Amino acid sequence: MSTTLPAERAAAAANDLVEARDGAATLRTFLLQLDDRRAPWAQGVVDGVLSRLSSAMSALDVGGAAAEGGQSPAAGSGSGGASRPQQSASSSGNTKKRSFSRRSQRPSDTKITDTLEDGHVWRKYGQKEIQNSSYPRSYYRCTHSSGQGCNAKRQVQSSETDPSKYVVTYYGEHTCRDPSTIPVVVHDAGAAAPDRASNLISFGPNGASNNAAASAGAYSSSQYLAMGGSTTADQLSTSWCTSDDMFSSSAGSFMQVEELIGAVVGTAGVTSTAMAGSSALDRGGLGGMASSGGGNASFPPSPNGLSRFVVGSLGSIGGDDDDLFSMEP
DNA sequence: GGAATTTGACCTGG
DNA sequence: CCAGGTCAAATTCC
Repeated sequence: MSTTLPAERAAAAANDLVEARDGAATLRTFLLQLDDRRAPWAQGVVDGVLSRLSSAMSALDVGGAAAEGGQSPAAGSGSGGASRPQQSASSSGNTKKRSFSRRSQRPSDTKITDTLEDGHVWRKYGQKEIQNSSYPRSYYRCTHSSGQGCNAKRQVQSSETDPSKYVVTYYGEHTCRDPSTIPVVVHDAGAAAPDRASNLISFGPNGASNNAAASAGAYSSSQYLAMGGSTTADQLSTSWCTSDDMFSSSAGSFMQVEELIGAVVGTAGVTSTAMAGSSALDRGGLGGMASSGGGNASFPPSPNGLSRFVVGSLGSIGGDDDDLFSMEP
């Protein structure tokens, strides 16, 4: 067998798969909120569809981000309001020579999310236009990469299928031990009703004082609140890299995580269309001159501006019910 | 003044 | 050779 599929057809199929999965995930989210007694059955059906899609995708080696795109608006990288003067020749005829170990790490996780916040503090060290991709990819490394030798990295790119979401790929693991980079789980919260997730967010307002950051934080939080509003939040206990043990899960569970996150993200997307829209615009057309502050009018605003923005894992981490993801055997 | 970001150049794997 | 990943100087922001 092994009929060789034309590359473009394969890509198109992959794209379709991704979209189908997104749709199914959204549908699933919707069903979760449904108050119909047939909902569970429908959910089961959708789960089945998702599962099939996942296996099909893994068979085709399709990740969360369907490559394939077309022309590229090409991110208006231009450093926002002040725009950089220029650099002309790099100083004197200085032949930069450096050597660095080429990427050798394997991706450890890929998520689709609509916020760049993940509880860690990242420092952006590069951005690159990617072939076949409409959006540039941003490269981040843990802020403690130099200080504590933490080698965690991540790549962030806008989703092809839904530009208001980000495809975040994590590499390496966090070896740093800084309070600001360790996800805080605020899960007990005593008597707080689960449908009020406000207690899942904790800001450390010491210093976050830039406009862009502030507004960004605002929308992030509202998103989380929105997500918390539904039971899906319970399933969002994602694979935070706590320390030594990273998310070395099987591809299978990866898919599941991704699906569920997709589902939850879908909800958030619905509830916070305003933000999604503006963010998309910001990147696409209005291009950065709008938000002066922050200093990053280009692609994904770095979360660093948020200083100590700590996001707790949504949902019940401590519970045994995260077997949904079966992250650990 | 220090920290973070931007961005062109450099380097490497496929 | 090309695309993608990283470096590091310049610049901006707080």
